[in-house]
Amino acid sequence: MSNKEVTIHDIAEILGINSSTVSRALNNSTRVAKKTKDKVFEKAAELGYQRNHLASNLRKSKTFTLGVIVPRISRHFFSSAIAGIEETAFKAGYTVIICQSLESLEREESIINTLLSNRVDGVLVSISMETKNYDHLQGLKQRNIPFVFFDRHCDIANNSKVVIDDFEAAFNAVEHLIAQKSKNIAHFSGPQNLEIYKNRFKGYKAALEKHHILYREELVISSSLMEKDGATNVKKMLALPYKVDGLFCANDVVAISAIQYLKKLHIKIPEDIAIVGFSNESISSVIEPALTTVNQSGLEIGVASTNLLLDKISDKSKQQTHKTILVKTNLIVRKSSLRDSK
Amino acid sequence: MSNKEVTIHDIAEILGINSSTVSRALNNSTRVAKKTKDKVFEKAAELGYQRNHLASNLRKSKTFTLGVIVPRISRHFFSSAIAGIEETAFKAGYTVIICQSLESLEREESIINTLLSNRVDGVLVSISMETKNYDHLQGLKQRNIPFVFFDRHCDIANNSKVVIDDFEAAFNAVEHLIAQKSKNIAHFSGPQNLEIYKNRFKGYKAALEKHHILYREELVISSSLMEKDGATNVKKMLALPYKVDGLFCANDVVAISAIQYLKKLHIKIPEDIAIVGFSNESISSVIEPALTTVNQSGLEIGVASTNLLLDKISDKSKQQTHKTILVKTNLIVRKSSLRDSK
DNA sequence: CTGTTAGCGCTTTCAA
DNA sequence: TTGAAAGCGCTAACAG
Repeated sequence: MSNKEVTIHDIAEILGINSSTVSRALNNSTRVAKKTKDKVFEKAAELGYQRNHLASNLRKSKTFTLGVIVPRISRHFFSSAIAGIEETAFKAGYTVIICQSLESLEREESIINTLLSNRVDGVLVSISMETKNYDHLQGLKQRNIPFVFFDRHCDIANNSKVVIDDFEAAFNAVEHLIAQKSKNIAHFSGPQNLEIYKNRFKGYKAALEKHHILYREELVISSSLMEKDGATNVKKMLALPYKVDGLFCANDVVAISAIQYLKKLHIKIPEDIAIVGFSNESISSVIEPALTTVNQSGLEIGVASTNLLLDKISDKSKQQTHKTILVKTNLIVRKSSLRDSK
Repeated sequence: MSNKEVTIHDIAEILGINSSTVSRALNNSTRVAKKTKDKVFEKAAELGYQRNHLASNLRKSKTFTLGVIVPRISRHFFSSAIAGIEETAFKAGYTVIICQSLESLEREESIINTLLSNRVDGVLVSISMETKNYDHLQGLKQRNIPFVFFDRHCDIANNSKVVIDDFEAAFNAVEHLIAQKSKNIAHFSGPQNLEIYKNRFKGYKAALEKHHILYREELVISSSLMEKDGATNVKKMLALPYKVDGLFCANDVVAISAIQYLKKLHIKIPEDIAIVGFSNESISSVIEPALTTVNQSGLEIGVASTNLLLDKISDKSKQQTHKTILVKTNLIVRKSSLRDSK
């Protein structure tokens, strides 16, 4: 019932030494005798001492806490990114506060306030689709709290980010469709305030150009890439006065829901229409063998962005250097996603 | 560059009052004049004051932090549970430390230590498959830190948990197969140290009994229900000297990988074999229309278990009462998962 | 190598 | 209704 936690003072008193010596010992300072250190560790273990991080952090005015903002935890890409973040942070002695913006700018702002009052040492953020105004992020900057974007970023000045090479990935994806003899290639595109969707669009366009295929505006169908958009987009696509035989989707959610809808209409994939989309290998192979995917590893991006952030945190004194890490991707092509070319 | 955070002392000094008055005002104490309160709030807003939770929590020896232990963040069930937990905790002013055991007992133990030294106010835990020894959980109990199990639990005395009604769910699932004229119904089962898999097994058995179908031990194939187990289990099942025409899977991962493998062998679902498995509706409808699913809502369980935990935290003074919340499920049957009964 | 001392920012008695 | 003062548990100067 009596639940006093053991403190360094308790240990000090029992051992007849000063609490600061205990503190030093526990922190493995070189300025303490091996013998004392041993005694301290032994006693600490015996009493079941656990450092009180609150007190320690208050003193050091450092929280060893990172904030993470994602649109939605349950999206597979983000949950695997979080797994990578958590893993990397944990190893470095950091804990992580995870928040979801649910694609709302308002929530994103309120989250940043919460993170500020939790005195996080740094922030990882993948911005919401709604975010077109970046004042709240400037707030972080003013308070000198390092942050890095991962995946979804925006083009405010001087920031660090970890993103996949969207332009190249999209370019390769569309070339893959062209190699499969697609002539009229549609693109289910996302909000153009997000750099990633902008770049995916640019890659799409560039691939068409390279192969002297006419770019047609009406083939680019924009949406917020949710599950509901699959069917809607497909309808728009089928309403075009010519036959679309290739489709490049800017994310997995819309790709999969589009495929479901196409199947319902008995449109054959990839015979009638070949499809390539961004996705996580692990999930897409299970979900939809007919989908060629740009392999998008959340885990890898999570790890890389956390490492970058931790670097920035320990580098705070120096002039901040801003880095962009481009994660390269590759296409996962399954047999079932290939047209018979006989 | 100078980054002194604003403190209550700063506000006090400017206003020519004492910092404890500021503290009381900011905490909306009744024992402070309305006029002073207004002045304080105004000044606080003006200076961009943000309460330092570290200091506040140290003083109150409360962290407003919950620990969450799940086997793997990126599993959809858990990521949606986390979404629910995060949401509920956030609203109540709590933050959440999320840790993954990766199905390892050793990691689970070390996580508990980390959570202890972070002085979490409570813990939500879904135990790993490897966990057969509960000493580390007893440690929480000794320190008087409330915890509740969600989904995966074990039968140590006096604990609270939020779980779906596994027995009933399994029973209904198997009855559904029987209604579809399955005679030889296999069960891909999980580790029997976990109550949920035990209960799912019991439900399976009970449904067979009710319908006077002989229970055969060899139809129950146990594994750790990973992706790799799908194919292995199917092979074992096909090696039986009679034809299996129904399959009840204890989780979605194994169900989906089994389905993929069956398809590869050109075995038809549900014509040759009808399948039902536990899963999340949202994902399974997209993934595998041939799968009838026991709808398992992570979000709902996350919310319920967090509420229960928060109750326990504020009730700490009273005798702890231990509660089991049973979340009811329903079957999601899609047309494509039904045998033609003509 | 060890002890003394001060204080991180806040809350909370106890007095006034 | 407000102020003074103590202290949560730890770390970091500084002195010895």
